[in-house]
Amino acid sequence: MKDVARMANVSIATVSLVINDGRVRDTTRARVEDAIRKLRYIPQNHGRGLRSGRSHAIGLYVMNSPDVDDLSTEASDFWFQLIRGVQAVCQQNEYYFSFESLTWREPERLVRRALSRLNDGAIIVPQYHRHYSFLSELESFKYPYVMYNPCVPVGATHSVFAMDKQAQREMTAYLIAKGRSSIAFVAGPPEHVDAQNRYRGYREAIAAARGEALQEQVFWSDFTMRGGYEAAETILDRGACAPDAIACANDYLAVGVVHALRDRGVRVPDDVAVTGFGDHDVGRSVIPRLTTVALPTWEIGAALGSKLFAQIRGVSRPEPTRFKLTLQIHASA
Amino acid sequence: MKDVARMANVSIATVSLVINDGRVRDTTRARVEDAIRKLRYIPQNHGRGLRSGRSHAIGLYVMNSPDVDDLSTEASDFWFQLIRGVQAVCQQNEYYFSFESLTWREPERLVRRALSRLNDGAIIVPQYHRHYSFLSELESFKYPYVMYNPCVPVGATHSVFAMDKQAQREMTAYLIAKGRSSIAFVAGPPEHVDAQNRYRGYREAIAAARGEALQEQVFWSDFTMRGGYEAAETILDRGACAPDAIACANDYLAVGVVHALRDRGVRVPDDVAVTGFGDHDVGRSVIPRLTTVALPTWEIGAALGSKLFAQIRGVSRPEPTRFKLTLQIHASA
DNA sequence: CCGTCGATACGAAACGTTTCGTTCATTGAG
DNA sequence: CTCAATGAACGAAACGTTTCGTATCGACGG
Repeated sequence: MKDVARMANVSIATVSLVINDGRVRDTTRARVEDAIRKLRYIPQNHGRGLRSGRSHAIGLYVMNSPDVDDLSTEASDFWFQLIRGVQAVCQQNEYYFSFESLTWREPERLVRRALSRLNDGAIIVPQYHRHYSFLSELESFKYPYVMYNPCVPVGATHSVFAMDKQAQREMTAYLIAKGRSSIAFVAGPPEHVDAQNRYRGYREAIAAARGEALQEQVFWSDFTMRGGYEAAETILDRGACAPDAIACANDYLAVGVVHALRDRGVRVPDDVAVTGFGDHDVGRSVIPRLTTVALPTWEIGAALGSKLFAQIRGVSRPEPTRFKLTLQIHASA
Repeated sequence: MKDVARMANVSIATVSLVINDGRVRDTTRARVEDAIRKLRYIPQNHGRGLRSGRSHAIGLYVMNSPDVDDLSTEASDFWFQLIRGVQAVCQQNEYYFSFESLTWREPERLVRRALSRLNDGAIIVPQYHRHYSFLSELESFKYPYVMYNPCVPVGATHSVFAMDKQAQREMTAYLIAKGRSSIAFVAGPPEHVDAQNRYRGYREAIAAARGEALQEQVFWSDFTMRGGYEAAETILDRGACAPDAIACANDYLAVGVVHALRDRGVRVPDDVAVTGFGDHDVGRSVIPRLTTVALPTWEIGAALGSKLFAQIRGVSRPEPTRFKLTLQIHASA
């Protein structure tokens, strides 16, 4: 920067003005820009950050499984689309983007990242119901953050919701309306935030239709195809009261269920209807194509980003952001 | 930091030593650590970076489509696993990780990021054959970088290969060995690096078997299910010389092909065998399950990371890293 | 008892920016 | 012609670390 200043016969203060679109006479600006080009000068990130207190970066943090960092199992679709959505907003705002997943043993890592000013803000995606006490620390430093489907109370300024519960309720109601009279539900991991929300939706729908003598039948599993396959086997092996519909908390589960049914010679959807959740690629390739709930993952990512930037800019309004999800009716139910 | 020093009755230099595991007497260290805890002191990233010249972060850059930033189409599996692999290595090395995708209009963005010391090194994933002249700029600054399946000559220190060509050759040979006598190939976008490599493998296998009167039949497409579906329709509509096998450069394509064949009443694999590439989730859910090539994406990400860290540490050896890919024979071929 | 050496701790200088307050020159109104 | 106001550029301080060279102290061998 000093070199640029010297070559252009100005002070470094002026160089700074040029870089940051300050008020500079056109002729001077031209001279400086010329020098910048000739010397291949590129502003140093750390100098800027140190002085300005901003890093021009935000982070996406996934609060992961209780035990292991198991993100990689089977939800690439979701995560990658989410990332892309956030990233798009970052690009617009000329911000950098970083991604990290934490196990619940180390939530304070997030606080460290935040308070070391590595990022100007954080997007937090909780996966499991665990201790989120560290949030109060962020709050006390007025650190900007937003949370996706928060499982603890955080202000409207900080939260983006997808209406999983309502969608699963609608899906279940749809099955009932189609005349299915015994509907099982294959849920994800018991402590998983999304699994719980979806389960609640199923439950509400069943309860609302109790007049029709519907029974709640829940099978907790994980979010994998294998999990779905095994759950379906369990369901079939119970013998007596076999269901005529199986709703799943996730497309992967649903695909597993479809496979299990096929292997047992059960016809889908004639004998048993199957529904998924998420509208992931995996459900598009199975036959019959999966009836599912579309999750606008990219848009959710973008919303999280926008909301965070609003906070960073200090123009945030306490409006909750909610995504209404829509059913995607295809062949499997 | 000043406050910590004052509270512990030491100089800030000593505090720095404590933080960075320097030589400090145990009693002093204890006092300082106490003060750090009490004051909730967290080292500021920008100060460190400015002084030390390191950012403790690396970046993953995808050199994207010629025109648009189209990563989001249908390869979440690949990208996310790659990210996870890189990330795992970062975690081990206490490095941060950032992810960005660039269109070919702005390769200099990468150079800017690099030379602004935002990252200590870059992992570059080229997607299309375009101008990579900016690499020389990185080289001239001795900036650490590694490239996945480089489509331009870069030293062994900088490259990690997956042996796509060889794998596709083997897969094609497998089809021939199974008695298939007319094998079509549905490739990806013509300028796509992976599509080209896989196409070359197919081509070599066909050429090697020319004695058996095999003909090359290539159909360029994109990497989507829809693309595969349409390609299959084209192939069937040609009438006369219908192939008895269709190899695809990608699982998504292959799934599309399977669907198209099914819709036309063609049996897989009895009438036509179908193979994919990548071993993505999408190929596991289709029936018959896809015969494909396993791509150890996570491991590739990890290798890229390790190799980059070796460079950053200055202990890099000019050994090329190559991943041999293995066929996953399932039901579709 | 003296000189040397190792172990600790310190002071101060740098790293590369941004920004505040100030100076200087130019313009326009009275 | 003078004075105030406006615009452009500058100087210097500050941001929070790390690191180099130096100082202090106790121990140890001669």
